[in-house]
Amino acid sequence: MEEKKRLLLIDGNSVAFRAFFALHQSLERFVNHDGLHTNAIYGFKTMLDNIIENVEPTHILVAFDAGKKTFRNTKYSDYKGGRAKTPTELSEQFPYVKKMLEAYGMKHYELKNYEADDIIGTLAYQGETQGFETTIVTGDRDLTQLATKKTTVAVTQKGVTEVENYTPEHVKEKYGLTPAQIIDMKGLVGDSSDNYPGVAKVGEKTAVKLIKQFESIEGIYENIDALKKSKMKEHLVEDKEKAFMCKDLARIRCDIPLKVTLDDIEWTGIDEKALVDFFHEMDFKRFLEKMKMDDEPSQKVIQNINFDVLSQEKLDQIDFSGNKEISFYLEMLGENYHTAPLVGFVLNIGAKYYVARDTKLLKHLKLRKLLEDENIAVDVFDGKRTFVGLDRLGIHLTAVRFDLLLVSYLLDTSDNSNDLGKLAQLHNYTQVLEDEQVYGKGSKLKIPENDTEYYGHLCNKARTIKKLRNSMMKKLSDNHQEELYYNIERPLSIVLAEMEIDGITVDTRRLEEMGSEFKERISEIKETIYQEAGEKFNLNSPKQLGVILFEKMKLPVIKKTKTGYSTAVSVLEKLRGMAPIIDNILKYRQIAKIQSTYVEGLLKVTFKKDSKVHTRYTQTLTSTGRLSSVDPNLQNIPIRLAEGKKIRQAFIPQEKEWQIFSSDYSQIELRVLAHISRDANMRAAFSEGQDIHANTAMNIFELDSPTEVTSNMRRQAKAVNFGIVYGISDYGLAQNIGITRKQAKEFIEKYFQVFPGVKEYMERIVSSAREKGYVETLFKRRRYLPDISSRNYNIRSFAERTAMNTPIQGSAADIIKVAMINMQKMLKEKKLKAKMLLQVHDELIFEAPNEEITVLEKFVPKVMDAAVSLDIPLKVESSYGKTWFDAK
DNA sequence: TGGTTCACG
DNA sequence: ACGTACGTGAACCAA
Repeated sequence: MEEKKRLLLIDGNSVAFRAFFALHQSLERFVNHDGLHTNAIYGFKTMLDNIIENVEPTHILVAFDAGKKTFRNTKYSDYKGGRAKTPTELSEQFPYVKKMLEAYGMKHYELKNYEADDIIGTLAYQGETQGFETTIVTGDRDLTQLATKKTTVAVTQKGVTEVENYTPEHVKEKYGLTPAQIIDMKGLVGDSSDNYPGVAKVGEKTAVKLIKQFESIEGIYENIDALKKSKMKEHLVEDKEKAFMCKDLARIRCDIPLKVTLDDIEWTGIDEKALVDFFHEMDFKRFLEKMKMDDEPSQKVIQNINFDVLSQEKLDQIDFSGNKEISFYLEMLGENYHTAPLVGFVLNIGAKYYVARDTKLLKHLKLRKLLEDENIAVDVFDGKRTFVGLDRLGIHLTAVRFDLLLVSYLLDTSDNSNDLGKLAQLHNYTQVLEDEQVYGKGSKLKIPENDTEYYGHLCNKARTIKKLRNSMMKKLSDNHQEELYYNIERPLSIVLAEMEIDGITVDTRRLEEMGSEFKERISEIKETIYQEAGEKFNLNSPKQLGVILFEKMKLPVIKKTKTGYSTAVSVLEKLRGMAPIIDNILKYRQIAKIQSTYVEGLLKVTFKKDSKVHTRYTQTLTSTGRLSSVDPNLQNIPIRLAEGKKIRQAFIPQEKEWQIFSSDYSQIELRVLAHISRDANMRAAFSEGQDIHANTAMNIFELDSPTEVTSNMRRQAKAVNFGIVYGISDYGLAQNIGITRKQAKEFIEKYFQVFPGVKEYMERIVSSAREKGYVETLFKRRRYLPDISSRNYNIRSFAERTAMNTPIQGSAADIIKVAMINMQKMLKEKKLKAKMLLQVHDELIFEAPNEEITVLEKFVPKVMDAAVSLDIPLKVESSYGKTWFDAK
């Protein structure tokens, strides 16, 4: 995708004048410690910040007038004659305006004999031919003559921050003329501030009428004889020479000899330090504070809430009936809500806040009823967490209405903090602290003993939930994301909670067996490596390993990292055969990984009481809409290599005679791509049930029949397909399948040639992302991509690939989420014993009694298939066995 | 705490 | 010429 270049040209004198007079009434308030007036500087600065934010320029130049006399004076000696002298309060500020521009990293320029306008005109013209989008900022309407399709003239309004944008359309609206005709108008009307006369008695109205009729001054005089006899005609004839001269004076030059080029004025960003120094010099304390504030937010002032501390006795007396909505927050000390101590709760009903440390009180019938009644709407922060926490008390949270955490994530998947205080801030609500500020972190994590502090914080949380509900639900509806919330994410949070509570059984004896076997092999390999290296060292340290390989053994350095030599697999593979140690290191790494992460790691998190692992799915983390899994991560259990795959033998059903059943979507992301890109070729391949990678191979290698596809071709084609989904680059593809960049580039070109619909999609989604600032999935999940207009190539390219990938990966995530909700519903309706236990992005894993297997084989694919109706069929494959390993 | 490596889709 | 594949989590080292 081509880089977008945005040129910003500022009429320095004109903006400074505007700024000076806009703040003229408070002139004496803007004086620094040296007695320098600073109002124009201040105004100029405000304008700059504003325009930078709006335009995001890649190139900037601020043009100034060089002096009083210009070439226009040789044409007309009275040009700009009789002007009042620039007030010294203003002229003394010019050197500082320029100094400020330098701190901003912006070039400024002036040229003897020419006005700022001519510099701007010339650069704007050059920008036009080089594909820039140009914005011109000025206080002078005459510059609107420069407006074109790609050049906008922003004329400052009363203040300096407000501008009126003149596009050719807007010029037409405003004057009824094209930008080029502005000078014809000036020629007829003249300009009192520049002190040139035009044609006597002709004002704007008459001028516009004439130009509309005859197109230009030239046109008027060519047809002057046809005009009816009138006073106006007489004046026209009389002032003909003046008209032409004034037009020439008004015409901004676009071809003057400049010593700067567009390349010279690329903007490299603000010099923070210089700017801070400059603000100190100017006594701009507010700006300094603001710059500091960006680093460390100031302490907030939080209003107190009156609360009642609940007890068994009090509860007996309180009457909660008649309430239809509550805000509720259950506090647990620690992230893992399966195990974290339940340390308190807060309940908001109407204007009342109730708190307690003793969560057993929640079992009191009056409180239980509030949480379990399907007619009482419960507003919460993190419904899944709350559901699991309450489940531990034997309470079944039933009617979650507003889930602040979930809604915040849906509004913008980048807002993936899970702290209530942080998220509240993002939504402009500041009356609550972050948990870390109240509870501390790490080893210091604890609930305050002080009741006022602790209960106050709990109440603030409940109040935050209540206060933010309306505005956030409004935003959700503005984004058309209600369905996503009500039909997908909110019900899913409960489905996930149930899966997490169920957990999956781990055969710890099997794991331990494997562990001791791996241990032995690890120490054997270790010994061999030490012998080959000639010394003992820490094999787990890439740094020490690097020294051995690249310094002691003098192996060639393939790749470097920030901190030293890279010893990653891709590097070691290239060194294979050069020394036997390499193979051993690779083997060591492989086994050590399995041992530490999967054998030992898994044993550590297996619950003693039920011999199960209870993962937590993070529903509000990924920027694409996928789930992730922690504590333990059950979405990255080994499968690709035989050794690691054995780990799956340790995942077993909870009953002896049960089975592990698994169904997965086949190539769901490519199918989603075929659907959203509507590429005919790709859709046909799927509709006909072809092997998509082989089909791609046939296409890009120009084969006539599937029999000609070799396994290597298919492998390469598969990599191309993956690359496409990731937002392809020749470099990445080359890296992945070990071909040259040139070859990779040819593959990609060929691919786009045979799948033109895909190419169009890629272009469309990137330009739409640039226009809207975000991309969406099939179910309107939204990801903002502010970097899509970055001036940094790497950052921008990354955003572009993200724009291509997110709708694909995210829509696939949407689809399986729908399937999970329907699946859980079906299991309940059919009263099956089978449990849905895991989700691994495109696959669902169940445990079930033998006799239910045939039911699952029939219905799971059916439900998954029916989750969404695309232009092309989805495909689901199932399998089962005694362990997860055998369900393949 | 950040960097590196490696497990998965 | 630029220098990357998209999305994750956990273990480990080094500071």
